Amino acid sequence: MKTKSFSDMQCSIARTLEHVGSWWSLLIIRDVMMGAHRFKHFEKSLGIAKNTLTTRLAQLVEGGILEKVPAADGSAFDEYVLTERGRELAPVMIALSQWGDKWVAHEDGPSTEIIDGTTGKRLPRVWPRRENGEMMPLSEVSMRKADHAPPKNWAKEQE
Amino acid sequence: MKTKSFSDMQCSIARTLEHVGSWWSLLIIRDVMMGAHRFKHFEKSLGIAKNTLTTRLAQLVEGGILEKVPAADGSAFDEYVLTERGRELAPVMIALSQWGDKWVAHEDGPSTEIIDGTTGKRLPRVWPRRENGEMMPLSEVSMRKADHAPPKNWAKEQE
DNA sequence: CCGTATCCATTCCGATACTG
DNA sequence: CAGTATCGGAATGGATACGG
Repeated sequence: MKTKSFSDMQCSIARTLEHVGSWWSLLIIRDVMMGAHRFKHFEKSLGIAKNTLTTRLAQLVEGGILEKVPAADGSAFDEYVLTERGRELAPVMIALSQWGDKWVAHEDGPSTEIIDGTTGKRLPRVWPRRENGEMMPLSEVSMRKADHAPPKNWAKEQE
Repeated sequence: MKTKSFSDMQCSIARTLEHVGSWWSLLIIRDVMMGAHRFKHFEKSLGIAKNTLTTRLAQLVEGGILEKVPAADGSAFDEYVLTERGRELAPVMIALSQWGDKWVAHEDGPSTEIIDGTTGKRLPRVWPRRENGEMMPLSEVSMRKADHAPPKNWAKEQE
């Protein structure tokens, strides 16, 4: 993302990474998804330096992930809200969160809950699924180069 | 991830980010998921410096994402394969890839396909779903602090 | 309150040369 | 082939002071 740009890579993963920019970006997006919209809030919540925060916010705005809008409460200052592009990062954020919950959870338990607002219950895992909505085993998921004929299975081992 | 460690944060997203380490890590994981297992392959595929690659691989092994196993083809050198932990990063990788395909695709189209190995068709989007497997609108997904009572909806705006 | 401007420390990364 | 050792440059991020 720095000396060598990922944006000229064709891979969508690399391009997304380029776009998102840095770990701070993801944490800011997380905060916005949880209802934070103000510079002050990010600064306090993340313990990030002002200038760094400024840079990251500007990059997210430039990348069309966030946008500045007039404050809802009538404050003279703008607020940062997610664009549609930004909101659609939710699957990424949820997947990161759920992986962390399962594999590297804090001893006090996870601090963030992701729930279905209509039922109040925790969301099932974000996971590859078939057309009918059924979860599939990872062994049946295949990533391959688009122009290569032979599908290559990965995650062959199952547990 | 550097001067200030994310691992003491309680948030699972931050903890996952800490664990994965850097963008290079994600791209290495992508390559492994696509069937690459050797130092040489990563080096050529990513255009990464040897020492950097060494560092990233060691970190991924230490973090339990990858492990070194004797080469399947009888080569004297070990290969890098995903652990279960590592394989379960698939939802994250797929979500990143699909977001990139939709929002920042390369003009020549995406270079990576993610398909159902049993049908050969592209996977539906990795997306938050209800218990019955039905996709839900992001407006109904709520992220909140675990110890806070009032669920806070985000992504209120719809289009 | 929301930044901007400096300055500085740390880290990351690439290039290169070298080893088993 | 798969690293290790060393170097230098670039980017990141923190601290602080200042301005609108």
